[in-house]
Amino acid sequence: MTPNRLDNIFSALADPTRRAILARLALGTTSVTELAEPFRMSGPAVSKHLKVLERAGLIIRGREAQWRPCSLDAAPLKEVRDWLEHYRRFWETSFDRLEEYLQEVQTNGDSDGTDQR
Amino acid sequence: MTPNRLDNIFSALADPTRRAILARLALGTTSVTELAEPFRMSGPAVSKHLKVLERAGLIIRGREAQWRPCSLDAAPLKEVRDWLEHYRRFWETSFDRLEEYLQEVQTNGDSDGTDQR
DNA sequence: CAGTTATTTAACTGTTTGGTTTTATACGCC
DNA sequence: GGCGTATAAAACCAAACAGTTAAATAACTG
Repeated sequence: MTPNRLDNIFSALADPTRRAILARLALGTTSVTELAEPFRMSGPAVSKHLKVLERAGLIIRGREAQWRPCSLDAAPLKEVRDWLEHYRRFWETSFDRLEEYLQEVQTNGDSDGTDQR
Repeated sequence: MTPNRLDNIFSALADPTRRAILARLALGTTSVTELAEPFRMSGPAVSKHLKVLERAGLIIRGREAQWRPCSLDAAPLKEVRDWLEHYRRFWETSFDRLEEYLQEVQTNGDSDGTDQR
């Protein structure tokens, strides 16, 4: 059941530690131990988080002597942005307008999703 | 370990079935059975997915006789958009520019993330 | 080569997740 | 009240997840 790119990206982003790591990396490349420092968590735990981020394509790992520096790669976030864009009108439309619209639709048990906007 | 809003939103979005449900709901309110139809999956399974989406605030559930119609609520997506916005410059900046920048930073083992851009 | 440092892998554990089937609830209808 | 339909809840299960500690790997250093 091959999970697609968005699956990996979204689930990588679903963890606060990983988002914090990304925030940290937004300030610049760092080593694993340094990334681990702010979290009360073992090294291997952070290492695993990094692997998840790497699988999602959100970080790139280098080789600097015994360090494997991590750097942010925001390209996948662009994909997220594109996916989100699809729903933009739904949060831009005022709430009341939306609810009103929904009431209309639900009264005639619409099934093929004909969109009367 | 109370998961925060973004945790719930991102993990709700991390499943393809749930994203498909949202896409479906973007076309209009529907019943649970109708939502379930396109997926080869039991009713209760869909019901659980809906609960996840509801917990993330992405859907609103109504009461219409024995139906519990679902409708999209995109407000949480706005939060995601706002979070993403934080990283915008990273995907807008050309890749080469980013890597170049990272090399600079990593050569002086920067730890406090002083951002020289 | 032996020692130190940085990081990963392995093995294990408890919890969450995504699915199942079976049972319960809620409502409308006769 | 009893039946059919729509949905949720319960109980269960296997796989994935997030963490742990201990051992392995890789690179520099003396």
